[in-house]
Amino acid sequence: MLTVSEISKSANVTADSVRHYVRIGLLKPERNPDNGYKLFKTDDVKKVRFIRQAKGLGFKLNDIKKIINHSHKGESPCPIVRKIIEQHIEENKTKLAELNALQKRMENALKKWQSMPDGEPDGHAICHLIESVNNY
Amino acid sequence: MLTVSEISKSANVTADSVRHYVRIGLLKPERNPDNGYKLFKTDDVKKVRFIRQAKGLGFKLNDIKKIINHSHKGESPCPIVRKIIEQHIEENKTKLAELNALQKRMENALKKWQSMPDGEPDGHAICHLIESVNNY
DNA sequence: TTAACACCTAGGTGCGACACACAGGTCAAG
DNA sequence: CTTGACCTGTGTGTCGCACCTAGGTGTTAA
Ligand SMILES: [Zn+2]
Ligand SMILES: [Zn+2]
Ligand SMILES: [Zn+2]
Ligand SMILES: [Zn+2]
Repeated sequence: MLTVSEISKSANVTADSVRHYVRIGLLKPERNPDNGYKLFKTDDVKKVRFIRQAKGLGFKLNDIKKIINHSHKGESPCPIVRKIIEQHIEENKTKLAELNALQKRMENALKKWQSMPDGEPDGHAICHLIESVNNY
Repeated sequence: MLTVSEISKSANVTADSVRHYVRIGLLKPERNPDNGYKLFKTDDVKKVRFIRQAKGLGFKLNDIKKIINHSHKGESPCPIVRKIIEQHIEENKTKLAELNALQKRMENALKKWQSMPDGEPDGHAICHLIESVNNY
């Protein structure tokens, strides 16, 4: 049986992450009746490693919870795993497009501002730099 | 004097956004003593439009609060505006690199999984698909 | 008059994945 | 016995809203 700090070192994550996984129900350690400390099984180390592996592939903790639950019930989680990653690929495309567009807006603004002097507040504008930029 | 819904329509944002800006201190409406309703000045419409403009350039509400405070004190916010956007440009570069790497990991995984069958839970793995992927 | 109805309000909570803070417990060394 | 390093569980903060609840407002129709 492992304490929080022991499992966190074994799985190479922070103790806070382990506590977080407990709080959201991904891990369900027993408790030491003497002091209330969490007590993990050695198999939980594998579980935490699985969580990190899945997170590295873009799975959210909520996704991972579903996957583990499926597996726990004896059902294959593979179909939803494929489905979820396909969704994430699409979502990530959208996010990338947005961030690329934002990057261009920011760079264009900074470039434009190079030829503009700092303005002093004059009561009818908050910042002329920002207000000078075309809306999107 | 404008109510929440009136200012939200004028500035083309949701009423919840307006309430949020009030909660974090970006807007400080008066109150109708009869019913406690928020009452905005017509100038607040410009302020909300400024907020949206700044947000479109990647400024966080906290940044915007500082900018408005500077302007309110009669100091030019322009220097910090330039500084903040430069930081955001750098941060966004990092984030874009991360998301591009994630996208590749996800696409590689999905491709690899095309030639792998769904697995049934067998007690020593949660999902073979996920576990088969190389760690980063 | 009053009842129905659409629309509005303020303030509380939820989201995601932790990091940090806090008050206190544990354990070995001196 | 005390000091100190290290550990614990739980509460709160992050960000930008969206959603919910319980109730108020205002116009209309019976
Ligand atoms: Zn699987
Ligand atoms: Zn001016
Ligand atoms: Zn400025
Ligand atoms: Zn197997």
